[in-house]
Amino acid sequence: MTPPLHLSLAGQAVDVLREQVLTGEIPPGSRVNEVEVAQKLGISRGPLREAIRHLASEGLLQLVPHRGAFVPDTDSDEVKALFELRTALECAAAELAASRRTDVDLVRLHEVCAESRRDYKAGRQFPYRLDLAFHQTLIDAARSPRIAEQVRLVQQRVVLLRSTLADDPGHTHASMDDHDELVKAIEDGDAARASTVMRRHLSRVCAQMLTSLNR
Amino acid sequence: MTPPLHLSLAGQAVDVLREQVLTGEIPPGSRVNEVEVAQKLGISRGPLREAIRHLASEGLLQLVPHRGAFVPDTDSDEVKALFELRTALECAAAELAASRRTDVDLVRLHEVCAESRRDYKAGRQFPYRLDLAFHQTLIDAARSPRIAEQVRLVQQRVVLLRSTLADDPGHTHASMDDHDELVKAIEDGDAARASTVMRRHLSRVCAQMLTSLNR
DNA sequence: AAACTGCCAACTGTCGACAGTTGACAACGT
DNA sequence: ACGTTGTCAACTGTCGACAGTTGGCAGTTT
Repeated sequence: MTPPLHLSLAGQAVDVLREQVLTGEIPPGSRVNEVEVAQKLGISRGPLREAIRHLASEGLLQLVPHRGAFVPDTDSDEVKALFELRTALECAAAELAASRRTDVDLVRLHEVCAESRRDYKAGRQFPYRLDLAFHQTLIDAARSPRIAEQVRLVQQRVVLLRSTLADDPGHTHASMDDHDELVKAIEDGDAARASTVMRRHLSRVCAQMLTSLNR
Repeated sequence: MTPPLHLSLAGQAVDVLREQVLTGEIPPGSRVNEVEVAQKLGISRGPLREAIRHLASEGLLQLVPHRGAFVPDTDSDEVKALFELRTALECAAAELAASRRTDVDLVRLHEVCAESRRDYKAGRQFPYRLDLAFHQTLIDAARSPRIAEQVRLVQQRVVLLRSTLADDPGHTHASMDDHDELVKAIEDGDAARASTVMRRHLSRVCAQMLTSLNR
């Protein structure tokens, strides 16, 4: 009575596990027991193993031979390396977006920026969800599927760090200003400027993460 | 009599299959039959499945649900997307290398360039192996593990195209000149120039591949 | 003759069980 | 008391078998 309706068991397991890892339900440093989790998900070890390997290839799990899979807890060196990769990818995306964006893209970007400010002024904390949406929208405007794919993976890996990220009003304002400036550069078709702003933005975010890591 | 000496069966299968895919022993477009290949390798389907999924995550195989794994044969759009990613990564690497390179790195880079020219003048064709070695050495000089990892994957994916790449003396000379110029820029610590040269170099290689694809 | 329908073989997806390895604990010797 | 060695439980790595799905082929109908 478990006929694959849409996704294979392995695929479903990937989604469930990814969610649990990203939300911190499975905390960094902890191990994933194959039999235990398989039972909890009501599937066999085979599909679960595939799911684990898949998440490992996304960087959300670390495999240790004969020991199992661990949720990586990230040190500052790892954060730096991660942001070097992210900067390379997103700066390139910003350049491409500046030269390829359509009017629809611009509307979407403005929309996300506006919603971010609305959301923030409504008294909430830093709107992670909309921050992600902004970068996602920008990537789409670049129209480079391979780059988009890699950015998605890196951003996901960064989300894993956010659980320990402290909110800072100054940082939030600076980020939103960066976003606005990025949109302007893209609107003007100024690739060089878009890249520069993106680099500054990401370097700021990286610094913020490094400081909130040493606490 | 098959105790895991160093690598798991899945790991060994990954190496064997990767070799077979990259050399074209398993030609693009063909399917990988799980039971057949498993028998040929003398292992069970479990480890082989893991190997297949792993190679799929590297982009060397494409998975189709309920149909199997296929060696991707690449169209021009895919080539362009691939090179946009590669350009983003390697330009960033070139910049980082320009600011981080040590004297040892410079020696190695010069060494590879010299060997390329020697090899070519010895009457052989375009020295793929040394071309790869050059880019690898450059990446190492950038000292950014995450970027290095991604570059390795993309380059591997590009190698899959080389089987259909025609040799062109003009292209070979231009490439070797590009390499020399890159080393100079890195030696001078000129990040902007390194990035520019790398971009030009890769755009040339990409164009070469596109033309030899339409034939 | 062309299109449709039902059947069939081949293959993937999944499962439960066995074998080998790892890290930890306890017993022993120094 | 400390280091060493032997033992053991837990877990991963691997295997063979079964179930479900897919694409193709033959038979049938219009």
